Amino acid sequence: VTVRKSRLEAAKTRERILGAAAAKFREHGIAATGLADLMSAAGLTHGGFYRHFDSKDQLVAETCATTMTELVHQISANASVKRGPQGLRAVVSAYLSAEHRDNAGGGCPLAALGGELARADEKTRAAATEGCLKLIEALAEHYEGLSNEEARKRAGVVLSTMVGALILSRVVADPTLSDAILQDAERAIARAT
Amino acid sequence: VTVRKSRLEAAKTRERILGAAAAKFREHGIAATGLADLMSAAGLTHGGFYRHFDSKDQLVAETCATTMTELVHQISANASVKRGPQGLRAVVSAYLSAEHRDNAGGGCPLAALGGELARADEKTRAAATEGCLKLIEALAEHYEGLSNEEARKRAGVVLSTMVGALILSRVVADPTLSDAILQDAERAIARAT
DNA sequence: TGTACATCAGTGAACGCGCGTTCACTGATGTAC
DNA sequence: TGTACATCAGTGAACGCGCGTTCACTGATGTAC
Repeated sequence: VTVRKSRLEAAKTRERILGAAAAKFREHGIAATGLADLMSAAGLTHGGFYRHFDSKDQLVAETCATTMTELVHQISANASVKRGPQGLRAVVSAYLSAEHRDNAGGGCPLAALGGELARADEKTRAAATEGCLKLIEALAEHYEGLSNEEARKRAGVVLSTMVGALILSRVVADPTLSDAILQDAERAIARAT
Repeated sequence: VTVRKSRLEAAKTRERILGAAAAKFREHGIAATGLADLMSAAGLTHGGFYRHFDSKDQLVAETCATTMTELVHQISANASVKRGPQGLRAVVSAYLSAEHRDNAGGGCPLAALGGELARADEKTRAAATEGCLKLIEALAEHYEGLSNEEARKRAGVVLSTMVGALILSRVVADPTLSDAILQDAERAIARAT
């Protein structure tokens, strides 16, 4: 019982696979996510995967690119609504929220997959690198009255603190400590802004 | 050609397996490291593993505990040599060095395995949690003239920034950006100390 | 101290299983005339 | 516009492979007398 889908539907299928990968990779890790899991999450059987992607590595690279771009867009969008310190605080507050911590599948790929991305292939790391650069630029837009260079430096440190705090808050099993890590990081960034 | 080893030698073998695991897990990730790899790195065949550990999960938990303890000791040892802001700067400088970035196998387990530890079993996360608490305390010892609570808050933020910066510096494929992330984080922490 | 026996560290083959990937096949979609 | 044919999205079985784990076996170590 097989039916060839139209090109439009096939393109949607590809997007569904990418979406499932984006969620599963960030939830369970790249190595721990099998293609069969992924495809059934997308409502397909595993054999069809290779009509859309050359390999798991290619899917990883594309997923890294799209999730990083999504994150950049979230931050850029916020930057056009609230400018300056208030805008930065809003971004940081959302990033360091309990909701983000508890929703790794829809959150920051750097925090969810940092270690695995560091060991990933060239294309994946290139996508991650470009995403990092854009993230830093998007954060830097909130610093007014500073040179571009200085703004980017501060933005980089803010990104480091955010990623580190989110990871630690997920590693730690004690909910009180986990909350404290997020709040203390958020306040420290707000104070320095 | 098999030879039963004395209990002393068996204990050394156990340590060798733990040491190999500590290095391989941090280099390649937990999921990506097979027991056969591990055992041959320890100079044994894979079948002997279960004379020393109940399961891979148990090995992971023990490895997490020992590597976290090692990290805490490094920082505590430093704290007893150089106290105060200078001591903290020395710790941060070593942590955020290019050497540490390029030697994941001998470095911080939180940075190398953060994402995987967050998804690990209860015992592993308990070891990681205790390690985090002790790390924060060890860092907090360097803050003079502050309440314990305030010192621990600042130490937690410093830890978040260090872990985040090290991870980002490893993810990023551009060496210039990677170096900048480390240096900017180090300087920001030094400035706030 | 010497002897007989139980223990158990380590070997290497084997277990079932899920992995990424390939393939023959189906039949609606898309194309050429 | 209608017909004939090629394309190709998706299925489901199969591939070799490495995984974590188990097991029968070996023989030096450790123990009991």
